[in-house]
Amino acid sequence: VVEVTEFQSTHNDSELAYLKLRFAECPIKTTLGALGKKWAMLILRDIGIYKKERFNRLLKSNPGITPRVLATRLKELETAGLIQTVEKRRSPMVVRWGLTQKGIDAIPILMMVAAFGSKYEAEKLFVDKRPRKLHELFNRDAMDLVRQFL
Amino acid sequence: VVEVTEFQSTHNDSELAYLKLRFAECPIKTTLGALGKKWAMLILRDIGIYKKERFNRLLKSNPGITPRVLATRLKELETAGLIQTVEKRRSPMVVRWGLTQKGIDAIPILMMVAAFGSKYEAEKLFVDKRPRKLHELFNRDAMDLVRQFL
DNA sequence: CCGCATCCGGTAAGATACTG
DNA sequence: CAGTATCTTACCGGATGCGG
Repeated sequence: VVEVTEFQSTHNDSELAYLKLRFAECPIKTTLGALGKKWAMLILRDIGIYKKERFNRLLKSNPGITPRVLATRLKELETAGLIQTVEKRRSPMVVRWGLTQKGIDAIPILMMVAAFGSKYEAEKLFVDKRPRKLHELFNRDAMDLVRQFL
Repeated sequence: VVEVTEFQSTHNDSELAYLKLRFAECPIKTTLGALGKKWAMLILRDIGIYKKERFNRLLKSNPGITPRVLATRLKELETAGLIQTVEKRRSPMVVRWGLTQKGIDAIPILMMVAAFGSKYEAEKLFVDKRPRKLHELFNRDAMDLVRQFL
């Protein structure tokens, strides 16, 4: 199935499913560094999709999260290059957060999570209990974000 | 508990980006219950993609994880309906884990994580430093899993 | 008010040894 | 081989406080 020699394979390729080749280093593990932590994807969702751009709005949007954890996650996501401060003022002190291009490109991950959820939690999510496809949930801009990866 | 039509919004829809409608309950948050925990997606990747189906192989595949945490995650993923034991013997004791249909449907989430990673970590992942598209990384079966959600 | 920092109790994760 | 038992450590959740 795989003839690509440029990728080191530590294992037998016959044991692979779905994957055409092996990575030198697993992109899933790498990506999950900042994004895999608790609340991180929800914060990204809030900033990117729900447009909750301010600290206290993010707090209210996620019942259970504490200011301490939120501040930590925001810094981690900023360090990972997924979000950035779009505005910073004082009196009144206002900090607005926005997605970077890299953060925007992470949206398809959230979309797939939503697609999966909409298949298996449809009775909770929709009154008619009918699972939705991605194009029913997200607009054209979002679908284009997905298509760039296909 | 909450009677919400699918288009009813607790917020201003003008504040939405990408999303066509609001959910009664956020599918991202719901889905991230079992899948969002530390190591969970990596375990799913190992079982579903790398075909590491046994306890000790999963242990070795994830440097840093302890048997205690692995056992916990396996039970959580099993309870969430994403994995199941495909075989269970004694003398010698052998347990093999496999994805359920629900677990297979979660693969596109991992694929999108990989796609994102392959765009932003290409220099680490590929010797020619060229980002790959999903169809270059995953085979037809995997692409079909994605397409069912589009 | 808003964006954090501090302190503290609880829970989840890490290290190691051990058992059916 | 596939997990437990036990102990330690790191992180999270909740309340409160403080500077701007």
